Amino acid sequence: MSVTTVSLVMNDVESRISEETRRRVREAARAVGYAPSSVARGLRTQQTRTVGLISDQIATTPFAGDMLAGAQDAARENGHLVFLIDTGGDSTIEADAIRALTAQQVDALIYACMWHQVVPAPSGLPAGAVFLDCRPEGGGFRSVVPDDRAGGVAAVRELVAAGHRRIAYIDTDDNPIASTLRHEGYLEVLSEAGIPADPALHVHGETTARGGRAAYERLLDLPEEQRPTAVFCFNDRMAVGVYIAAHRRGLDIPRDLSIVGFDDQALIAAEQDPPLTTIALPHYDMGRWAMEVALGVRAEGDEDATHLMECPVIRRDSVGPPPAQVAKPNRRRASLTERLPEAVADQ
Amino acid sequence: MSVTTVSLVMNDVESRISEETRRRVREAARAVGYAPSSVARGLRTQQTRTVGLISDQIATTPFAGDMLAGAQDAARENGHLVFLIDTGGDSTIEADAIRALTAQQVDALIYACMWHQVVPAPSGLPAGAVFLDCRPEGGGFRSVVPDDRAGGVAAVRELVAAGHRRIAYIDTDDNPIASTLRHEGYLEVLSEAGIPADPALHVHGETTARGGRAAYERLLDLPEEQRPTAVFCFNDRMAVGVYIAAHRRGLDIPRDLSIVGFDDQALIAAEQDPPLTTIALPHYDMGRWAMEVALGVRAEGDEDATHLMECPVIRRDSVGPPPAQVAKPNRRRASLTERLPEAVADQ
DNA sequence: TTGAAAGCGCTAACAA
DNA sequence: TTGTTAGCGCTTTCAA
Repeated sequence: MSVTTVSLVMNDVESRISEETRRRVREAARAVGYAPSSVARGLRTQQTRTVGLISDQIATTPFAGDMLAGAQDAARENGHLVFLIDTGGDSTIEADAIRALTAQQVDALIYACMWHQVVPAPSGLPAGAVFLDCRPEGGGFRSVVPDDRAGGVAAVRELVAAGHRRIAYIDTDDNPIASTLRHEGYLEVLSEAGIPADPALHVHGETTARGGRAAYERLLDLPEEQRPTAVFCFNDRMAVGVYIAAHRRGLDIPRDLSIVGFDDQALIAAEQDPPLTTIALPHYDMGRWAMEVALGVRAEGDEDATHLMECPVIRRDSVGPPPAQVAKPNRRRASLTERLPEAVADQ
Repeated sequence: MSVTTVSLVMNDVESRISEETRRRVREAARAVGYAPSSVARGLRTQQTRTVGLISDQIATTPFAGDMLAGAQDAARENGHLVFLIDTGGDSTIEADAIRALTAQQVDALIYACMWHQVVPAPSGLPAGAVFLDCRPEGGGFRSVVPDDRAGGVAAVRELVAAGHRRIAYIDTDDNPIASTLRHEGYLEVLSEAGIPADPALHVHGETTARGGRAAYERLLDLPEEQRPTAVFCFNDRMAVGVYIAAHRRGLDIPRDLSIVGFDDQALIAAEQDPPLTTIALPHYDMGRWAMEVALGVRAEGDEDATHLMECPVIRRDSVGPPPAQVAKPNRRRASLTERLPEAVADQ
């Protein structure tokens, strides 16, 4: 039983080695509790079967744990371990992380952000790194981000399909890339449905419940006939603010107001009253995609392409037909059977 | 410039080596882009400066990212990298993880859970592993968990201090360890305040908004004079359900009802209307503690001790004095000035 | 079908 | 103050 023999059987190399010897080696290994050292193997083969995942904060926010899950699962399935480094956005830590990971001779590197943005590529980042939920300024790396535009389209289509024509977009300035894309989707659906875009229905706020609430309250100040019967919110947190404002005004969701959010944020969207219809961010799939291309198990033709990941709509109970149109200031509440034909006719 | 020389200067070893040589070595290294290989160093020294962190799901839930942050920060400060493995609770994956990490010769190992529980220690776990947010069945390892009992005490004291005497505990069966401990804290405060514990005020539900809502609605069915003026909820999600039920009944928080939650869950507690007073789970500190004792930089006397981490109270706006006591069935709403003296007298 | 030996890049004991 | 060398545990080529 030479080292060679042991190495061969531990690595399940076919060729030579008799069945008898294999058995003996395995048994001996079990008896001694022997397991090959990945470190020595890494030194010899120059492949460590490890991947570095550098992120600004994804590991430490309630937001995108799914990205990690996707990346991890893909790594595990391919026999890799992942080093996780959260930099908290500190570029010194980031540079250290890249150095440390390079010294560890990781086989691949993923650079992740908490939300869809364009970032300057950190210097020292090895070619072949992949960007997750962000794109490198000026390109040069592969990246995967959510298809926010299509998500916006899907969201507003839900509303149009339910019969709404006065649909507001509660936007934000806090996230330029995503908000612009979602807005484009919103405008596209309006235009394909022949609904003129009313600038008064495009309001902004910060991405918090408070921000969403303030924005919706501005909408409520509009004259009745201009007031939206539905709102598409930049995200679920803002949608929560809309719920609060609506409830305070005695509005029922979805009878008086329909809402679609974005993000499908855990513990938020599903727990509203009524549960919020929203667009999910495909964090798990993005994480998986990034890991698979980083590991080279998913062939991506272009060395410098951005992959757009679909955002599925999650239908819950915050969307219904618009309330019956009543010209009088004291609007009466129409029953469902009264409203339905109208809503359908509206489409 | 021999390898020794280079090694010595790269590792900042004092002794010998002239300033001149150091400079030359550094310059050459920079020129070639040389960095020592952690893998080779690991092989030679048998110390990899890496730590494994195995968890059931902490990395992939919106819950306890802070534990990761704490662990990571501590690891980084001590020059270590962390391997993160989420097992999703699958014990096969868990066993593989332990094997893989052992083969990687990690210097330390942390075993983490998503919430305070007692778990069977996985076999193969190296001695010296530390348990994070869980305790090993039968001991044998160091562990750190939140001090749920003291948290319960702090929560109920907030309510008693505000003048409440009919305080409900909305409990759950989903989390035996934490719920029992928090309940003990609740009973302790009641008894120290001379308030008899009313079994009717101890209700149960599942740990969701829906569960909290159902539980509180049962409380609302109680005869007026028995109804609680304040509730302590097992967690923030359940507290959200209480908000919903209360608002539906036209109850104002905190005028008609005071609430204290638990967890200080991001994006939930602070975004309620009004913001929820709650008890924070010290995830960051626990993560840090676990990493520091795993790395041996924090001396912990006992090899087999459980460290209890304090849960701070986060005061927001869901606690106020109880409404004025009115005997009549149609209770009138007392003004603040009317209520205040009574509340104080009540204490 | 098996074993001997070189060498991955480093550290540390020893020699100069 | 600097250099030489053995050896960490493995894989892989070559020889037996």
